[in-house]
Amino acid sequence: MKILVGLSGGVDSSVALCILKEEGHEVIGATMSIWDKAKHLNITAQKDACFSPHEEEDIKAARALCEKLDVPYHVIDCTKEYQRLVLDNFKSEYLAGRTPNPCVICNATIKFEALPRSAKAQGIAFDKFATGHYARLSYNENLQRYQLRCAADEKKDQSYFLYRLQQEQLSRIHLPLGEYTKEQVRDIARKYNLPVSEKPDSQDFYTGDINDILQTEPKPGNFVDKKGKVLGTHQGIWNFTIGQRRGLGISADRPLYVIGLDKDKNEVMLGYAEDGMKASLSAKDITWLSVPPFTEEKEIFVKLRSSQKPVPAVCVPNGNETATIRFFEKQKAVAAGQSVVFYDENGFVLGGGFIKSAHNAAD
RNA sequence: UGGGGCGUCGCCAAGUGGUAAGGCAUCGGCUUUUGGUGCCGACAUUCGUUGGUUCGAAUCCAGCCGCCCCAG
Repeated sequence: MKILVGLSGGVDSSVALCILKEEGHEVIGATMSIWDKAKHLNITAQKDACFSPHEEEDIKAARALCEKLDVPYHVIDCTKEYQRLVLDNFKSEYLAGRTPNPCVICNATIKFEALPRSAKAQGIAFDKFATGHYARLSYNENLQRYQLRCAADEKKDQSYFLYRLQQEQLSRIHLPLGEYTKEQVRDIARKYNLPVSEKPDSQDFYTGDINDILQTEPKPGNFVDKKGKVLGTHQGIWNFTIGQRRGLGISADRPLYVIGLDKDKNEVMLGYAEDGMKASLSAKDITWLSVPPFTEEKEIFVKLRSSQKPVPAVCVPNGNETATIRFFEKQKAVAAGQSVVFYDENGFVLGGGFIKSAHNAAD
């Protein structure tokens, strides 16, 4: 099979390429370019990140890998799409008092969409598109659906970031690392003597100040407690997210967390940990993945953030791609704009949506 | 300028003669392909100030400075 492999310059995608080549596939390397040099001249983010001015170093690493393995390599320019679909959304969400998750959007619209599409348009032929994501993809004959499941390595599972992929996209995708553990992947990297074999894991979206991306003027407003008492001033609600503790600069007898963002009043509401616990949430723009859309309420497991162990909840579909999710136990830091991803007891990704609002009561 | 009270890290606050708790904030690290959370570590040679008593004071005494309250 001819497989286009999305390379980030890191360990995982490099090993994915090696594995597929070893399996006898005809592989092609490709890296998406998302940093628009012309637009972001004055931004300086120091450390490595997904969206970073040091993108060229990653491209250099990916290119070197392909040369070493004698594999064709291409850089696919996705800067326009990335600006329009990821960065513009990132900005409007933050300014609206919500907390976006750029990775979720990027995967569904850029990495697994614009990248392979542009590659094809450039005349690069391939049957499947592969990445180094930790998640398992399979096809269920009975349901006639592609199904996404959490990775074998629970610690590295990235299925949360992939829940918005559609059946048509999944049909063209291959995820070779789903059954591997991170340690195994590193071992393979060492076996192939890859220069990235010891490269650190984590990758932030952006390591600089997000105001670099938002490019907006400070808008001072008040920190208030839940009774409305003014506790201090902030420089813009987009600098905060529900559940945030650090960087508030306000002392109290116990730690304070952001428990609310009011765009109209331009206020950031603070409270104790227990004040931020939520019993339910409303989700919108729900997409379904491993199963057809729910028509009645069901018990499921949900993740409110990637690194969370799925927690039991009830999903009540409300039609029109919305649903109410009721937790069995109250959850912290339920932030509008973030995603709620549905799982079953076996770790299959059922679907998910964007958190529209969180509620203290169970409805 | 009569009476009373108070002044310990950026904030709150223990400590009332034996050589400065704790919480919050802040900073650093770890964790993490969003935001964030969590965890670990750092953080007052000094107790408004000047003198005195004492082997020894943030703790006792006196003056001064500052703040608060009640009377006026």
